[in-house]
Parts: sequence; structure tokens; C-alpha cells
Amino acid sequence: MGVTIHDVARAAGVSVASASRALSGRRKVTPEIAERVARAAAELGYQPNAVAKALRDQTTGTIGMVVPGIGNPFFTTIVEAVERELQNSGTDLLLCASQYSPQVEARRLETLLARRVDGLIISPCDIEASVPAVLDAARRVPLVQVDRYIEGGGADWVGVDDEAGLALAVEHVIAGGARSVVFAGSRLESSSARLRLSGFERTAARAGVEVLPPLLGEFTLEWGVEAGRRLLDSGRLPDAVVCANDEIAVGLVRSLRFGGVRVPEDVAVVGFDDVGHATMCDPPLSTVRQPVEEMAAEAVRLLGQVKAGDPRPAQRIAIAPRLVVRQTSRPVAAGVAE
Amino acid sequence: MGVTIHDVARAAGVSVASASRALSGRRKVTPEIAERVARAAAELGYQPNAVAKALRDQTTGTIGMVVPGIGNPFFTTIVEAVERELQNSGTDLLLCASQYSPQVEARRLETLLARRVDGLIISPCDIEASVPAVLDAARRVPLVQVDRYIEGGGADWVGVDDEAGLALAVEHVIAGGARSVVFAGSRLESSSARLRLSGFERTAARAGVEVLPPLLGEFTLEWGVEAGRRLLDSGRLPDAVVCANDEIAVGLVRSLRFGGVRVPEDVAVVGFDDVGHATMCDPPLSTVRQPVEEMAAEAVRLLGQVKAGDPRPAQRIAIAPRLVVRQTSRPVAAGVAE
DNA sequence: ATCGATTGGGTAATCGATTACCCGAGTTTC
DNA sequence: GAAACTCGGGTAATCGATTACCCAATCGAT
Repeated sequence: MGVTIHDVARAAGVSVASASRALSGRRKVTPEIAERVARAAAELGYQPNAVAKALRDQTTGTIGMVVPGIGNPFFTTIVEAVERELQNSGTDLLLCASQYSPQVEARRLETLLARRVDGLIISPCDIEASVPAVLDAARRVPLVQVDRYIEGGGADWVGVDDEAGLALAVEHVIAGGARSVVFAGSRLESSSARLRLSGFERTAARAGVEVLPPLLGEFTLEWGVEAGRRLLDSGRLPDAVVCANDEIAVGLVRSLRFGGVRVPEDVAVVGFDDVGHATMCDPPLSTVRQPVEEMAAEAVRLLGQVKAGDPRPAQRIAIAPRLVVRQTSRPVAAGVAE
Repeated sequence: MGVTIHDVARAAGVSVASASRALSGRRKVTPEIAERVARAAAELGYQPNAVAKALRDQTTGTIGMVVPGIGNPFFTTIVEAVERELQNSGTDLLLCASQYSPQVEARRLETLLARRVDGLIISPCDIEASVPAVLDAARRVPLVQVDRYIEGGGADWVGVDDEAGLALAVEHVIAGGARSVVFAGSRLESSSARLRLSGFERTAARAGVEVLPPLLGEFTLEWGVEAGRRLLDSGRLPDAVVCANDEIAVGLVRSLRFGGVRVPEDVAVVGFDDVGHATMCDPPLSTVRQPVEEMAAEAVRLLGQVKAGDPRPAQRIAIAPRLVVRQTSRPVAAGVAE
């Protein structure tokens, strides 16, 4: 397999230079030659070899994307949005999952760099362990972080304003009458996990409500179920639970209801992300929506501006989230009802 | 950016040939040279250019995968399984979503072929419209279809035995006492959609139960909700609904219960896939599990054997599915209870 | 001592597309 | 009519890694 431009040139009776020019249109050729080349290419089914082109041009027309896992609907939503964004720019996406492991992540970055991607979009899985690999990559190609980021600067970032999002959620349940609140989130291994907890704590403290000790596990449904069980076992239910993402919230609602607790009458629950799980929940979940399309658009735009190893200070673009009130909380506060 | 092997050779004071040999170990060099080259490479941070290697070797070490959409958890599960399977073979996965459009699918195949992937794994989105692009691709590189396939042969396939799966589901609800059944599935645009419907009809007919007209829409939660609404509106509920996938089933359960129907007491519901949605449902969904890991392993194995444009007859490997009884059906029949 | 084999290093061809550079023919201009 | 340009075509260099091929040195055997 492999019709080359030499074959086309020979079939058309011209030099490879003319064939190349006729096909790319980057320099004039006589209509006669253009015609002969076009016909020869069509007959032979010529398809330019992107590998050779990449080597010669020193650009591959691909960008790499690394996310912790594509099982998590939040990340698949972002990936889809980025893909849509790239759609018509002639750039292809090379997608990798790090499986929440900094080692795998580093390996994936290595191979993407070896394949000479023109840029990278990454959501680093661990706020500390991901640092060396990400900074090293940022030194070599344009790189933008999305959603999660690493500490220490040096690489641009686009994401939601996590603290503001949690503030929205906390203020909402307080406006609904909650006097005691608890946070159900993930262990503090990612920036999102940390910022959401701190946003929660800050807002709750400012409002002066009672704050129970946070429940920290993973960003999964299973952990949500477990967290709900622990609340039930503790014998002391708060008026509201604010969760670090929708999967936790859905699991938690299920487990509370299973324990005979009414949601939202006894306990209000609010999630975070709003990427599909929320409407699947019963009752539909009140949550904070991440502006995924905007984040993707912004990330791609930013990537176009970034240069590898750029010494200018890293940019952080935090997009404002939006509260979506459904039925796991009382519809008191301002917000979009659906 | 770009330390080449020439730079390494110069720094080590040897020829590029020696440098290459020292680094690859494919021919002996003196320990002295090996040492100098290794040191130079490390100091310069040399990383071989995969593009150049691919051009020279005529193999890229990548395989392309095209699925209808990564929003559907069934496909992400397959993708993850294939990725795991490829993990240690040094092959990378180039993932594309066709967005359920044969045009997009054809374009994605074109660019994957232009990038000279070593093989393709595809789940063609449309049983008719996908034919030309898929067959053309199969003529040029090894290609294996997974889950969905196109009519007319010419390309290998690995998937679940859809008809057998539906037979399991139908027999299960009948054993549970159902005397009237209905199928909620998708329009017949894919092989899976067709085989699941025919498996349903054949088994129901053989058992002699009453069969209501099938509800055909899309493989989505929304369609499940709508299908449930139509059943409620029809004024005539069947004893059991067998669904073409779990998303439809989850939506349907929700909408039935919303209409005051008890599941499984009034109507039993069974899904298909078992990729996570099932346990999220309330009550947990009885379903037919697709052996995703096995399918992925088999697809990768098969891909290693297939040659491009191989004239031998296409293979079809149908793996047996398994019934998983949870709580949307009566636990009567044999099957795995969880 | 000589021949053949073995070992290990270097030179340059190769993969395929693009394009810098050169060249000849035809045009324009004074 | 000759110098200066323009136009369009061809030759070969280029991207970076690998390796076919060649060659010198060394060793063992006769």
C-alpha cells in the first residue's frame, strides 16, 4: 500500500515538483499540467503521506490531550467540546487517559512529545506528583491546563472558578434555610478538590453556619454512597450536603433515601459539574454547572497563543459557574430553575 | 526544539550510525562508545523523533479507533478496555468520534489513513451509509469492527451475540410470569439495533407470548423517558419491557414510576450493556452484560492477525452475553444475582 | 606468513513531501 | 536589439532515524 507523489508525477508525465505544486496550488502551474496531475492522482487514489509531510514541515497538525480518565463523564464532556472546537481547524486530537496515575501520565506525555504534537491540553491528575512531567512538557510545546492544574505556576490554565462555584452552592442552601452544612468531596490530590473544599469552608464560615467535618474520598458514585452511609451512622444529619461533583451527590442522595431520609425536606443536596448525571438522579439534582463549552473554546484559543517555554507569567482563566436549581434543594435562592 | 541523533553523535564524538546502534542496541558497539553515547543522550535530553522513525520504518506504532460517540458510556468502556489491552504493546491509540454521522466518520477514517495508522478498530455508525468508507479502509490497513458492523462482509467483527442476549432477557421475563412484552429500542440504523429487535421478536414468538408493537427511537435516556410516556398514554401496559440498552431502560423506569407504575411488580424492565448506568438506576437495573473486556482483547488479538485487503472470508466472533438479575425484574430465572 | 572470518565503525541511501535554487523561454522596455 | 523581468518547470536538498554496504583491524587456522 502506498501511492506516492512520485507515482502520480510519473503517471502524469511531470516532475514531482510540478505534481506537488499542482496538488497544493501553492505555486502556479499550467492548466494542462494541473489537469493531468489531478487526473493521475484520482486514478491512482493518491493520498498524501501525513508522516512525510510532518517530518518535512516540522509540524504534525495534531494536539495531544491527557485527562485522568474517560470513564468520568465530566472529562468526556470536555474532550467532546475540545474536539468540536478543533473540528474545522484541520488539527486532530490525540487522546490519552492517565488513569489517575502520575506514572502513566508521564509516560503518555513522553509518547505524545515523541510524536511531536503541536500542543498539549492536560488535566493533571495529581497536584504534586504531576508537576515535573507537566512542566517539562510545557517547556517543549505549547501547553494549556484545563480543569485541574498543578501548583507552582509555569503553565497556563483554563477552568471554572471553583471557589465561586462552591460559594454559590453554599449560599443557596443557606438561603433555603440550612443552619448546618457538610462537604462531601475528594481527597486533596487535585486542585479542584482543594479549591472546592476551601470555597465551601470560607463561605460557610462567613455565613456563620455550623460546619460538620468534611467527608473526603473520591470523585465517584461509590464514595457518594459511602459518604451517605457515614452521615446516617453518625446519628447527626446536617441540613445540607454540598458535594464536590455530581457523581458523589447522586450516590449520596441514593444512600440517604435508602436510609429513610427525605431529600430535600430533611437534607438538601447540591452537586457540581452538571454534565448529565444530574438529570438522571431521582429526584433531579440541584448543581453548579461548569461552562464546559466555554472552557474548551478558551483552552483551544489560548493554546494558539502560547509558545513553548514562554517566560512570561502563566495565565489563569477562571470562568464563572452557574447555579442550576432542580429538586434536591429548596428553590429559594436566585439561580436557573429547570 | 529538537535534539537529533546527529547532535548526540557529535557530542559523543562518534558517527550517527554508532549513536543509533548504541541507543537501540540492535548491533553491538564497544562498551566505551555505548557509555559515551548514553551520557551524551542523557545530557542533551535526547528523545527520538517518532515521526522520522515512522517514515523510515513504514510503521507508526499507532492504531486508530473510531466510535460513534464517547458520550455513550458503552463506547467509553470499550475504548478503555482496548487501551488497557494495548497498554504494554508499545502501540498508541488514536481515538476519534464520528458523532453518529457517516460523513464525519468517513473524514476521520481518511485522516487516520493519511497518518498511516497500523490498524483500525471501528464501530461503524450506520449499517448502510458507513459501508464504502469502511470497506475502503479495510482494503488499505488491517481493520476490525467491534460491536456494530456493516452489511456485506469484507471486514472482521467482534461483538456480543445480540440475538442470544435478547433471548436471555425475554426468557427471563417470561419465566418471571410475563404474558405480554414490548421492545424499546433504537431505529434500525445499526446492526445492533436490528439484531436486538430480531432476537427479541424471535424469542417472544417462540414462547407464544403477546407482543406489542416495538418502540423505536434512539439509544438515549431521553428516548427511554419518551418511550415510557408513550406506554403510559397507550392505556395498555405490558407485563415486561425489554430494552435495547441500559440508557433507554433507565429512562423508561423513571418515566413509568413517575406515572405511578411499580417496577417490577406491575411491569418488569430489562436493559442491555451493563456498563455502569445499571447500578445507578433506582431500583438497580436487571440487564444483559456485554463482555467488554473480552471483546476488546479479542479485537486487538484479531487485529494482529488481519492483513489489509485480505481476500479470505471475513470472520465474525460473537461472544456470549450474561444475564445479570437485579431489581427491575423478578428473580426467577437462572442468572447472576448481584 | 597468508587467507578467511569476525568484529565494529563509518558513509550514504532511504522513507515521501515540500521547496530553495537554477534554468530556459518568452516579454517588456529603452 | 539587448538588458531586465516574468513565468513555469525541473533537480536536488531537506526533515531525522535507521541500516545496507563498505572497510579496516584483529584473530585463528593452516
